[in-house]
Amino acid sequence: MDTIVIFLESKKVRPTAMRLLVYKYMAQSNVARTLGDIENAFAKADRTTLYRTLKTFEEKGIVHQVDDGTGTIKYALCEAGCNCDIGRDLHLHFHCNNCRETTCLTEHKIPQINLPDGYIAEDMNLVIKGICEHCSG
Amino acid sequence: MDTIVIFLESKKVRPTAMRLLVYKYMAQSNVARTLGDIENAFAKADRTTLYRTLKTFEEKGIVHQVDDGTGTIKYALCEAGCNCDIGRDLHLHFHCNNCRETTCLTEHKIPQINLPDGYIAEDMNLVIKGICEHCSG
DNA sequence: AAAAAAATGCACTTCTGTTGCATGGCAACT
DNA sequence: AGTTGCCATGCAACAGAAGTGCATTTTTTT
Repeated sequence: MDTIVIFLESKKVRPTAMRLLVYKYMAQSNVARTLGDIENAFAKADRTTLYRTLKTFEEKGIVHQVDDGTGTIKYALCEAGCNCDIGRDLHLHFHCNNCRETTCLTEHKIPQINLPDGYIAEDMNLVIKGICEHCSG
Repeated sequence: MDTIVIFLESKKVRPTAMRLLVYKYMAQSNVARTLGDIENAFAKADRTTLYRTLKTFEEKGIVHQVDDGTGTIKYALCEAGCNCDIGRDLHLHFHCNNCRETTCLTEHKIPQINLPDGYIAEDMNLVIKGICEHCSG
């Protein structure tokens, strides 16, 4: 528990009770979560608080947004492999068509793409949909 | 005009006035459009009609959805290079951070990605964000 | 012309994301 | 300890897009 407090402080985020809970929830999830997921997990917490908690976490490089094409934004903890701090999160995401969960494949980077003349790439997002290891087994 | 009628009929879509207008609008746009865009273009038309027109077009393989990460679904005409009919739309999309328009790069296919064991790919979506040829010139 | 089928339009709902404002709690300072 | 001020929290309300149900109009078919 203390380690989380220390971690949050190192990111310049005040370790309030709510934030600790949200962080722990994210840490024990190994998939990306929507605001709604978190809302359901903590029935008593206010949506706005959770919303702003995620915003804060995002600004401070604790979580990153995941757009998996489902139409609702998801969030996942930044990890060693994820260079969100640099602003370039180039690992890819996998969305399972069966269990509907989205996982970060932090090891797998997006390959080099060569664009037509005049196009300048600044950021990219690659989502692969299919069956995850859990559901295919 | 007649060519559009014939085309729509070949796709088993009845060529109503509204649908011809929407098709022509999509054809003259060289970028992906949201429902809202179309709504604005035809002030007198009802949103639901346009909504269902796009749904119909999508089902019949006339347009395909584009998810460019802006949070609102866009639509673009299917073209020669686009294999939407097979259910696999593997070309990539470019979203300009300057003019906010999204274009299909039908020529550019998503490269082969090898996934971890147990993951089975069925579909994928790659969006590149940056500056488009118009804005970089 | 009548019946059937399909398209359109209206109203309304839901879901997500977002902001403004009031309140409450913690922290620093006197 | 008391006061001040910042930051977090909670409530309410709004905005935008997606989607549904039903009545009405248009088109096709018989």
